[in-house]
Amino acid sequence: MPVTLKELGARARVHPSTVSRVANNDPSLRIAPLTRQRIEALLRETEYRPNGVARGLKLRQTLVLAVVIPDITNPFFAALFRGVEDGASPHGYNVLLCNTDGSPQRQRSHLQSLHARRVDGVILASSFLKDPTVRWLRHQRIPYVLVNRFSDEDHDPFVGSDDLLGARLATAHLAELGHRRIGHLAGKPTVSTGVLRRRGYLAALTEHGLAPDPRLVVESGYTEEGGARAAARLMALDERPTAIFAVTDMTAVGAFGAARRMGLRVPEDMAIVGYNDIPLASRMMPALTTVHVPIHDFGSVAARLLLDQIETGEPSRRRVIFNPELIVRGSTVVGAGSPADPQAAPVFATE
Amino acid sequence: MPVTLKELGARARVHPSTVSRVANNDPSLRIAPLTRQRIEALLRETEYRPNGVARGLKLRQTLVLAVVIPDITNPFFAALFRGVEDGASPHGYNVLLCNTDGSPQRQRSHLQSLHARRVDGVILASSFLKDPTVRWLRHQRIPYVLVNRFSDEDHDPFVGSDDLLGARLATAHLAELGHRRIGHLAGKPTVSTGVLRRRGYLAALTEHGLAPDPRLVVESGYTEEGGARAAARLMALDERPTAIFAVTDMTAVGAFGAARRMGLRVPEDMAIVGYNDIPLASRMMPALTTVHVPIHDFGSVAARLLLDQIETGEPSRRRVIFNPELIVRGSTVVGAGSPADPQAAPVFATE
DNA sequence: CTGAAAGCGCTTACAG
DNA sequence: CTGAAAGCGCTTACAG
Repeated sequence: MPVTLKELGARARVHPSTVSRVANNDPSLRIAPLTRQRIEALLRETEYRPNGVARGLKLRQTLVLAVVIPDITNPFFAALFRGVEDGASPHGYNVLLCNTDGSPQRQRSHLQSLHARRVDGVILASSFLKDPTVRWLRHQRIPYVLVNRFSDEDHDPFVGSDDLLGARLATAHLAELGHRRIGHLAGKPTVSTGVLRRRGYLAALTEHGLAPDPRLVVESGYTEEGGARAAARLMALDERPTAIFAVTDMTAVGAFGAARRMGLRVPEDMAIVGYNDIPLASRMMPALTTVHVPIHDFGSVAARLLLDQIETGEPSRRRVIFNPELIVRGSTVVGAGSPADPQAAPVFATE
Repeated sequence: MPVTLKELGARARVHPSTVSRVANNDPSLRIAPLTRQRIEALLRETEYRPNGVARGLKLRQTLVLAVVIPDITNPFFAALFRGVEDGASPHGYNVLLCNTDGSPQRQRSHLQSLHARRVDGVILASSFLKDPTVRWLRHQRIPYVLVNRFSDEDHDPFVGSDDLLGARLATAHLAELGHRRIGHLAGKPTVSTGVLRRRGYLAALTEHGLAPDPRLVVESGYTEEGGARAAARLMALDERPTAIFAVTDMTAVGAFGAARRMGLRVPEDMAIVGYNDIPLASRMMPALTTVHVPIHDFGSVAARLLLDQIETGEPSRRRVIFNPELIVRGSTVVGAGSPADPQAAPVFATE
């Protein structure tokens, strides 16, 4: 059992509260220098560290944040989490990680558990449009920040990219390469990224004088498997598209696999663009043209927005929207970018 | 502010302790049925959930575990974490994630912070041989389990693979393909996986009548960058090796890049074997021959060993060692395995 | 059978 | 200036 203030007080022959004041460097404390020295020596000798649970109960702050995401094995969320930890850890916070696998039920039950634990704040990267869980967070006055996906356009603190613009850039790139039939692997209509990236795709088509064709839009969700299935459907069309904009890099990876199995070459027979620029994107063969967003910054900025709210005690509606940037690689232009370029390739840390 | 037992007691006109007993379904509680109903209705109406911090202080258990790893953006650790969460979450635990970037100082400071928070247990995947932090965990009687790397062969509960065997399988495979000069990208001498995999490599050479050549062993650490650098050194030798066994998949990925830059074809000019079988391995071009270990199971089994200790209150020395399995793919045998085979490829979850 | 009290370990406003 | 007390919200052994 770790040492307590009570024991320390007994050993130093002072009241526990005095030990507490010395340990916390209370500036209003006047105390005989010798006594102070005695206590400080004891503190050092026993490596005293206050019980965080007791402290949390008294101070009503746990110094714990939580990150709620669909799945940490998706590299997008791993990078996002690192951003959060790197932003929060220097301020003394530890971070809980909760995977929902995209299930609203699991999201809900995680949030309730986090609330019962009195985490100081939540970063939510798995929210839906009009998400009742988000309303619940607001109602409970739990500090939170949404990342990547928003729930209500104007009501929540949010960090993400301009999905509409990013999708337009991606689709315009394909149109400018001369593609007339451009397919879209679409996200879900219940998720902001799904809606906005689809809208951006349609806008770019119109801007380039291309008539939208409903058959060219297939819902893929956000998984590699879903991407493969949806891409296979596009590729089986009588007049199949010559290019695809995929709602995320992982669905684009699925489309790669589908193309290979159908004997289509990328980019010659089928150009493919993704979204996010996860580490995998730059080292595929051919490397994936995609919309780059600063994933790590999403996390660290979200952490800062959250800590601001915690410190001020005021909820926030600040929105930080990063500009997406198109990265042209070999999946749309033969020879563009260099696969696994040592400069471009991300450095992975130690096993 | 969430509702407390005190308020609930006042509203139901009973003592707070009675509310607590009803909420916790205390079997020894005898109470008038009507009173019970009134309290239960109140509990439901207010969605009462006990304050976990207060509960933790009283019960001396926080229902929080921590996972300490080098870096979650390494897919190996992401899969490991999922295993832990999947194993612990059904038992009511939440899991803190701490990245050390391989720094003993950061590891130390994370552990101290976790101890101050009174986490119920720690899963440590970043330990060193004779790690003072591990000794400290033992000394503080904090329940813990080491994963993947051990610290003292016989003293710690541990989950991992038979690194010696795995390295022998990998190296024997290369020898049996006819390679006479086989290089090794070695881990660190301070890490169990580094030591054992190097030893397995040497053992396999001897078993196949090949004389170990010190110039063919280059320390790479565990990063892609380190792997690229070390591989470049091997490839620049006068009598360069025709095959390489890399201590992990990430270092093997680095070796791929180095080979490409030096104009060497894989596997024709340079066969490469990795270790771990991370998701990336099966979808590289060519796909990576590697030693498969059940990463997710590492995590879930470690969680179970940890929960066992927490429940019994007894420290454990149980060791669970999985059998590694060689997966032959295109990086050693032309055409072997199928890159991005839809069956073999892991499914990534929703964005 | 139920209520009241003690106590988990801490911090801080208050009294002496 | 320092000590003693209250109180954060809970659980449970104990007394009535």
